[in-house]
Amino acid sequence: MTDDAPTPTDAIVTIFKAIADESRLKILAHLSAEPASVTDLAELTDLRPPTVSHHLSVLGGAGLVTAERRGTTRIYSFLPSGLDEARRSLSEERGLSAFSDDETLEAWEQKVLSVFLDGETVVQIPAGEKKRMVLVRWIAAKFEEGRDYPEREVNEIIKQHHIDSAYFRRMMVETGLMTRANGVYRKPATPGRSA
Amino acid sequence: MTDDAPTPTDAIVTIFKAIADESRLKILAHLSAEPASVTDLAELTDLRPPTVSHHLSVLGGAGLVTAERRGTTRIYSFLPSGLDEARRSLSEERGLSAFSDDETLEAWEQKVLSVFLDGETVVQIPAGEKKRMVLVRWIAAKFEEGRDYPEREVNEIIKQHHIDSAYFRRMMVETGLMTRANGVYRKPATPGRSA
DNA sequence: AGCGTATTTCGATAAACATCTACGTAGATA
DNA sequence: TATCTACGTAGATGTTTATCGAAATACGCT
Repeated sequence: MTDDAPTPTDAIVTIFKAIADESRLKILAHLSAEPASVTDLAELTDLRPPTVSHHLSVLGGAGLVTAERRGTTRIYSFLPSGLDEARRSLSEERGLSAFSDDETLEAWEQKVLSVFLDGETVVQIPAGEKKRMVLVRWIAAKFEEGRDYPEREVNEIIKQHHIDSAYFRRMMVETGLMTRANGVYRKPATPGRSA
Repeated sequence: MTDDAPTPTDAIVTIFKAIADESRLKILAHLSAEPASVTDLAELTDLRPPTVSHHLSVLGGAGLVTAERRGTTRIYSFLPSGLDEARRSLSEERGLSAFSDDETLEAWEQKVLSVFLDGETVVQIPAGEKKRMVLVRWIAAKFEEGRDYPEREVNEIIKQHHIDSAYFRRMMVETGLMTRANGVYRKPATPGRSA
């Protein structure tokens, strides 16, 4: 599988690249006021028609404008819906996280595990928060979902991998990987981790 | 007045340029999940630390991240408020129009007038919609605001500048530059054209 | 058919940029 | 004090890109 497939991430980057230019922003501003031809925009923006044509091509590639033939001229119009995706990326809390490549992230986590694990034993707790969490999640994977564990059993399982059972027990509860009710621990069902 | 002052438009363009890069989007994604150091981000993004440092500098210049010294390392954090301006530019209906430079626009209108006017006479009606509207507005400027004009007088005034009084009369009414009630014409007060 | 106008395409150029390696700097620790 | 580690800076390099003039294309009009 090559990497030249147009991913949704690419689409967003294309849109941002398209509007990250002063000339194109001016063009979009004029078009958002009313449709216009290339020569109109050239005079409005103080650019030569070929330059405007190029910018309109970029904007069109990002899905931000459309063209309609009107005799020999072409009337370009602004497509507000083209910005929807960009808005979502900036607005949603989860919008940006779409760009963290799960592939390299998984590879990185494997690397962290290979460094701090010796077989099934945690040989050292990393200093970085992100790296620590990789270990905590690895420990949490040793538990079954939806099953009740008394604290004694939780400690036993953790101690198979590291001496400080209290640390990992606390981390799992703090981060929601484990829940505690009436002294009984339980690993909730994963909401939607694996795609 | 030179043009090297940091205008609000520049700030927006800077922000868009900052997020219009896949590596920086990945970095922002990780930072939006949790603060991280340069080396952490370097491993996560599969880039060398100097490259990450450069990107963080760009993001910092756009007001999207902050750094906090933690011993020898620096913990970078995502600044969600840095995206507020960008969101506004994309969301508001009037957001994009902020980029249309009124200065060059006025100059362009003067140029259009100089081409299609001979003194006080319209020598030709331009083909482009935008250019036509410049002429229509110029004609409309010959009327006083808030005064009643019978159709006969409207035609007289227009004919001082162009023969086809019906065309300009209709255009002015269609575009709201003039209102017609009971056969009487009136130019409403300008809502907020001149800054 | 032939001409004029609007647009795109082509080729060139100069600037911006992402990325790297090599080096410099500043805290922390022994 | 010496050393180690994390970070930034400087310089180099290859790529992208914004812009232009010149030429090609498409369309309408006479």
